[in-house]
Amino acid sequence: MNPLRSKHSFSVRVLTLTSRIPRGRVSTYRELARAMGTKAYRAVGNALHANPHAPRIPCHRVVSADGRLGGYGRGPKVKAALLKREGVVVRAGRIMQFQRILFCFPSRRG
DNA sequence: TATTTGACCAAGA
DNA sequence: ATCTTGGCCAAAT
Repeated sequence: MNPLRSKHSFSVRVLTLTSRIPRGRVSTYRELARAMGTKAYRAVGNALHANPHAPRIPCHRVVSADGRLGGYGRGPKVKAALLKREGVVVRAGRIMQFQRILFCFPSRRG
């Protein structure tokens, strides 16, 4: 199935896309929204907040559009630790080498 | 049905 | 650089 444009609920599309972010990379709330063809940045954050229940979904890899860490249900310390475990360095609340490790979703087809 | 609430964002001051 | 403001939109009230 394709989470872009699909008839799934908004939150399922968000979670599906999030699950595709590779280890050691990050994406952003804005990028997820863009991949789905919407500007619902805040709703993307809400969907991730409501659904961290699935350890299957690496929601710690979704950060703010400006390279800041962004939110996390269990706190920014935990989010930073999970990222560090994958080789992503967070210093002073910012993702190091942000542009370099930023993962963007293919815009059309796959 | 209407209002409120956010793990957001961009532009101003 | 930090803070405020207005805008965004799905979900939960």
